[in-house]
Amino acid sequence: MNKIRVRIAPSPSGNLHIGTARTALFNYLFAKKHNGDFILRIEDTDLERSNEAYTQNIYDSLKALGLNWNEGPDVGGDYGPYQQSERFDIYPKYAQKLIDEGYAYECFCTQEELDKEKEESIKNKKPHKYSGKCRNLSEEEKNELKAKGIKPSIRFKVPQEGEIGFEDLVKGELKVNLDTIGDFVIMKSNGTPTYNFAVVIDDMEMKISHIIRGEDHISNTYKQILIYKALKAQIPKFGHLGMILAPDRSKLSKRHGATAVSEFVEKGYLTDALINFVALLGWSPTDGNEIKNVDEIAQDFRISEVSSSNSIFEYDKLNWMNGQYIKKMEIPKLVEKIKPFLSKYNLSELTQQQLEKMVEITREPLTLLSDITDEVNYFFGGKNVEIEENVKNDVLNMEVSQKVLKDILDNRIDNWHFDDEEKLHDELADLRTYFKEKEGIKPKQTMWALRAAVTGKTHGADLVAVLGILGYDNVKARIKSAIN
RNA sequence: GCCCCCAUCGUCUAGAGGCCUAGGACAACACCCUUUCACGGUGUAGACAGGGAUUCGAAUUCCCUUGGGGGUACCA
Repeated sequence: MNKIRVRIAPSPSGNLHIGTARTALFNYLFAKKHNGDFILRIEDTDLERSNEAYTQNIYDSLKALGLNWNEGPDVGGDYGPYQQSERFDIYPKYAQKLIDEGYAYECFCTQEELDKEKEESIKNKKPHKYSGKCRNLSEEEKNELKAKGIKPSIRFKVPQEGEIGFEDLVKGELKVNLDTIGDFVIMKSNGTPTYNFAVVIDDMEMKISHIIRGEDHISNTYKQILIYKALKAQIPKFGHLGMILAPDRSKLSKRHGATAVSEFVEKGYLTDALINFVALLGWSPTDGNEIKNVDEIAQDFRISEVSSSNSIFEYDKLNWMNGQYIKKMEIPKLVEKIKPFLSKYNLSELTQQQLEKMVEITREPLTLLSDITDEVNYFFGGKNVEIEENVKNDVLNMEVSQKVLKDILDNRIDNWHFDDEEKLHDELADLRTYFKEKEGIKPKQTMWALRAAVTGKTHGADLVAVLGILGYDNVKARIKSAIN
């Protein structure tokens, strides 16, 4: 059996879209599962909309998601070039071959004529497709048109009888009547290939065995199979995935929030969580455990079991999943990911060790990495801390709070072990019991006072750990200034 | 208009004729845990779009309707 070869062929007219990422993922999973190759081809035929920066973004995003390719523009391979703009010279000869063998013909219709034709058929409520007007032009007529300076396009001659179909990897048998497909252009009059022609030639030359893509390509597939047949090339297997829709069931677009993988990253999503979440749109694990990395998913992946319906992209579960990944990620790694969201602070105030500890104790409630920004302000600023307005009134100024803080400052803090969590933990417990027994102050209240003075907030990370990171000097100073 | 695809809780899904009184996850709600916020745990509520047909029996097969999506370019 020939080796399985799949590809992802994005066009660099924008940053890598989350939908493209999912298509890439399913291709990657399929290749991985069957020990095949995953190929990246950049379809930059549309030179006006293509942009070098987008190509880079596609590379970066795919890599960040862990979707590494075996062949591509940057890494090369045996079937290059992998950038479509460098392949322009190979299409005309195939087009000529199709003309010579009677599968295609030159078309001299102008845009205006075409528009008019279409208008007519809409008016008559007929399905609109190209009339085939130039199908049977004589040599004489063609030469005459050429002499007028009209540059022809090349159209594929679609047989108008019977049907064309194929066995779709995810949807099963798909077919359509040939008379619904008009003769379509394969080479534009400017000499460049159209999408449907270029993909076929490229996939054929790159020996792509399976094409997995969105279902918006189903109608293209029929045309492409026609070309494969005319070329007497081996037809790859096709699989069409349902689309990802926005919550309002429309196409996912900027107005619904992030669409590019890099935008999600900027918002504080982890690529591991993103790819895991997106895999769940259409695929589900047999063992019920939804948190899985790409390799684990590949083991359990069967293309035929992928759902064939569209799915809606809802943030709730993605957010939850992102939180799960934040909770289980190794601390040093997490710290690196989180640093960009700490840019407003002077990180050199803390040692690497303190930074790691800080992340470790504050990661729990995070759903986005960016949530940490407002969570950790009190770790910075040394002896000074910003006290939230309501905290000052509702907590610090209370008589009991003042009593607690004074006691800490006068009788306890000098004996506290800031570098020994266990001891400090017990010392805080002593503090609570003392005030509970002596003054009838609720343990909760006691801790509130301390926390408010030290962090300026009423809630936050484990207090013992917070005190440990801040250290004796800072804590003492903060308590002192909290006392009226 | 024409062609094609799809249809289970709000969302993602399990379900390949009897294992279904339809299972799980997220979200919601309640309770428990707790020095705060959380995390976590336990539980509650919540769906087979509608109508026919086939069958002893249908979420599962077939047909129609409805709804949603896609395509209909010398864009990709």
